[in-house]
Amino acid sequence: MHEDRHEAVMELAKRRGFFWQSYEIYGGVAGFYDLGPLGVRLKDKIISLWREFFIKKHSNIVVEIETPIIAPSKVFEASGHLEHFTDPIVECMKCGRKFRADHLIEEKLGIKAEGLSVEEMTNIIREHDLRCPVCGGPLSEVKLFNLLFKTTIGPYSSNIGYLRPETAQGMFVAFKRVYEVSRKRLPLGIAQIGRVARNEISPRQGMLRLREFTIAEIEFFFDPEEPFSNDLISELMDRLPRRKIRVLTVDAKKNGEEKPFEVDVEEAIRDKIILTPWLGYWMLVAQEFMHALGIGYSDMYFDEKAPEERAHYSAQTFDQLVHVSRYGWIEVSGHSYRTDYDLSRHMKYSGQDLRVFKQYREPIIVKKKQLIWDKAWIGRTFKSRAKTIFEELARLNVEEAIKELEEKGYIEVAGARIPRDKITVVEREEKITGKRFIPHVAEPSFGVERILYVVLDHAYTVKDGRVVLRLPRRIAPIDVAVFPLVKDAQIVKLAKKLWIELMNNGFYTLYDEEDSIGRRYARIDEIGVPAAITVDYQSLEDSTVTLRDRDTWDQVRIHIDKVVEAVRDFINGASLNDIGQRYG
RNA sequence: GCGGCGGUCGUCUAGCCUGGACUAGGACGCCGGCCUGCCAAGCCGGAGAUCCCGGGUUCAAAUCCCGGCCGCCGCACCA
Repeated sequence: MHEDRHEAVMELAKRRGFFWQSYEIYGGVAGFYDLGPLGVRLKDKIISLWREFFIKKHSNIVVEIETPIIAPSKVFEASGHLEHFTDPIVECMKCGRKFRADHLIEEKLGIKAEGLSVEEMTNIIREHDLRCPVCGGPLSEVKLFNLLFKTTIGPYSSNIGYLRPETAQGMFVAFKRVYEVSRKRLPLGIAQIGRVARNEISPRQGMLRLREFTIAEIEFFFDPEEPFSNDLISELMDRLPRRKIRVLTVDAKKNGEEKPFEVDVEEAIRDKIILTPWLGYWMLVAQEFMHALGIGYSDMYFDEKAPEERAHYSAQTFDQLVHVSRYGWIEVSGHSYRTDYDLSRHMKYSGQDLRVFKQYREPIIVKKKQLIWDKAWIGRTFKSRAKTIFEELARLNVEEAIKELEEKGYIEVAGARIPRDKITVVEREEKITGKRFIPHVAEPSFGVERILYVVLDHAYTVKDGRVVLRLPRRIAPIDVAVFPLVKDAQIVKLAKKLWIELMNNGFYTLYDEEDSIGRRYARIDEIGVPAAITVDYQSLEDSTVTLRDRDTWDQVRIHIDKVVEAVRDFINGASLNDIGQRYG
């Protein structure tokens, strides 16, 4: 057998065609994996289940979009990724250690190095003969390292584009339009499932750290003044079987705690353990989602990231960790409170107003004092300076101006004195029907390939020396196999008929007549086919076939006219007994 | 990127230290045929490996040396 389950899973994945390293015939490239026939199906079913949990069941508040993988550099300037992913690095030529060049210069020489160019930093290092702080060896030139993949858009080399490192920016950039087509409602979740690329320095750990992978995430926009969106969250929570999650908070870690503890999400929100309600709600959904994929509640928890561990946009982040055989606890999803960071940045960089308008139930009437100045007089008196004076007047704080007027008898702006009699103070009623604000964002974000690996790791079991992949029935790459017990012409004919019928009814099927029946069962157990239909001699007499359960190896007889219904019920979770009673 | 270990049929591996009888062996899997009345049975036949890539040493390299690529582990990095 294999040394550990990880090895067994990787071997199985390669041998049966779930996934393998890309570009094998050229020696392979680290951080890239191909998905094989079974892998594609499994991934597709995982994504379908994600859609069901996060989109379908929330179709009143979540919509899905698709945006490009390549974005112009402006987008990542705005998002902060260009700035935050470009680290100036120097390498010790003797011991090979790498250091942040700007940090090293500031630390050792006390010179502010932030924002300096690569050449400037290299010069400073050369001038001061800065050496490796560990071994004293000479340092290389300063190089920039950015995890964004760079490309050009069109034939002009100056038109730089980047491959997105997260799908999120697509939702932020398109927010205004999606909000519009969603009839301007908050809360609004914008979901996207798509490929992203991160130029990792040294990816390892198989499927767990890829340079190109699939993210499924939601940017969930809400009104920060109504973080509970009235009672919507509690209504949604009522549908969930569990209110509790296991968490390990930063505070608990500071107190030396290493084990997660259980909290009621609503209480955690009230106690400010979770900073904003929607973040907590989506964590609960994430927990149910992973549970549906076959992960036990005790095999997962949420780990709060310390400020220095968080992304630049995040006010709070919880990683959803799942336990796997070799690597221990690994992250399958991240839950970040992104506040209004992204929309604010895109407002600034694009010049577009990305705020939403909130109408008050009742308009608010405010009495407001206003200054009216004699434009004709100012124009005549100050001529060319008048324009500046008008601008300055418009900018004045009304209350302060009135005070100045009363105390001095004039207002001085832009070096010009405007006397009392040229200014009128009026009081007006203003009707305020609502206000504009930037929505806040809670983001649940999943790494699909990681989930795929985690699911395989948890499904892998050995029964009587045989591998049985106990995938949840709904996500198995192949739903049902059809076997003739022996290669008898009549039995084969009937089996093939049933096989075609199942295929025509929307199932992923497999037909096999080679080798002994036991070996065929073993072959499908290994790839997790949940149901097997076997046609035998009795089938020819009484028109029944057997339905075999992958996990128990038990069988029931069902009528051949009911095979499609029986398999459908079985895939949807019915027990073998019920199937036997219903369709026997 | 550094250090350690490794890379041989589809998969897992033997051989490598001690170079030559290796036409690279085995198991499982795969393909064809036979057999088979329900859980990896058996029989017959077959295909499948430029021994990761490149260079060097040698009369001779899977085997020794150098470089590269890839993998695993540790360090560093990890929005």
